[in-house]
Amino acid sequence: MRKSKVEAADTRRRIVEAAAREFRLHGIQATGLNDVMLPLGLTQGGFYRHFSSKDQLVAEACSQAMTEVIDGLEAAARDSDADNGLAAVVNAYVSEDHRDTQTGGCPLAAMGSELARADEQTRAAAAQGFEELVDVLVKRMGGQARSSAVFAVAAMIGAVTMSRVVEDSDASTAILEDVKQHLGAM
Amino acid sequence: MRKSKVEAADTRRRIVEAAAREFRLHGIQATGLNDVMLPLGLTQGGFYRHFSSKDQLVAEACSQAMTEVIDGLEAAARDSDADNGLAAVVNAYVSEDHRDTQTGGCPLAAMGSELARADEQTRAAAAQGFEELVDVLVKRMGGQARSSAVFAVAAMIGAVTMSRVVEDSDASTAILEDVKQHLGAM
DNA sequence: TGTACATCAGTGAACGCGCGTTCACTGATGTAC
DNA sequence: TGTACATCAGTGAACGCGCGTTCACTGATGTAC
Repeated sequence: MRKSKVEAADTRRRIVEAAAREFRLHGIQATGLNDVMLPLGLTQGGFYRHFSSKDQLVAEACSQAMTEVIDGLEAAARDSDADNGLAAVVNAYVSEDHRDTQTGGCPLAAMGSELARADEQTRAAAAQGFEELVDVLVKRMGGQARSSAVFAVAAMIGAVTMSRVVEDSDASTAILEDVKQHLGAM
Repeated sequence: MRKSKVEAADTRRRIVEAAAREFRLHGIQATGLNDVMLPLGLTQGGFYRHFSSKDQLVAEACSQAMTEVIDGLEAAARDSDADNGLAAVVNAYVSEDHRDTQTGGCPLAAMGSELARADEQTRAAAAQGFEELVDVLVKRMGGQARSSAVFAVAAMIGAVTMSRVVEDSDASTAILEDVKQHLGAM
């Protein structure tokens, strides 16, 4: 039954990626280890060959998810009309697409209130992700103070979170539009 | 064992209030019915004399919590120097006090990502709370468009949520300060 | 107003269920000679 | 290069536990006459 080192490393990577998806989709607490393992064709027993606890997986999955998001936003900025990467980043984050793609979205918006109660490692990963997100904006805000970027990121996270709470489709979209508009005017 | 109608109504009210506190403190999923009932000197069996499910309690507790928050903000505005109720509201919401008082704070910040996955009744209660929060600001923003209030509320919720994620005390406070500053300049 | 009976608030045990974690085991991989 | 053995990735059953919900029961409250 033993797998090669290469296969084992690949298994570990697949577990983290699947967890990053599931946690964002259904939340941390609502996602059991089997929800991650079984779809990968693995059983829960093998989980502990790779991780010492669910908490460890949560921290790594959060980190992984943040990296995906940052990379996606950087790519969106690169693909945009050269001199307004800021608008491209804001529009990519504060969007119906992001709201509806829970699987690949920002963990800070998808599981923010759960992250606030998570263990030290997970909170550290989330906090680092927040700072990186701020940095993405800072790089594209010209001479503006970093505090402007912090403000913008808070509004972006709040907007996506609330757009997912509000069931009514028009009201939900209105939140995104309002926030996008005001961030564009900053 | 039967209690009078008055006592029963009081019990129901106490359950909702205790739940509103516990859900904000530990989250919805992490709070069991016994976490609400036992501290009140009640057993879990009696719960179903008052509610048809945990989901129903969640919806009512969310509604109750939002009412408390709105009332608190209105009071803060009333007690402030007459002509700047807006600053009073923002300062009360985006504050270390709010961040640290999870028990009595805003459910949208305390359990936002869980609310996004809650059932219809709960999401409706949360959405209504959001609109009421926007209205609190609109009343104090002079002629500004409602969209400015929506933007401000998104930033306020995002700021408190993220200030609770970030473990480092200075960084956490910095988020609150940055957002407060920019909302003051709006 | 007093009596007989129905109601129902609250108890406490039990239900099935899924959780995170542990463990004995299997057998292919990796390593030492 | 070939062989003997140790390692360890993954299995699948079991662990204790707490969850939301149900239910038979108790006995004070409420009501009908």
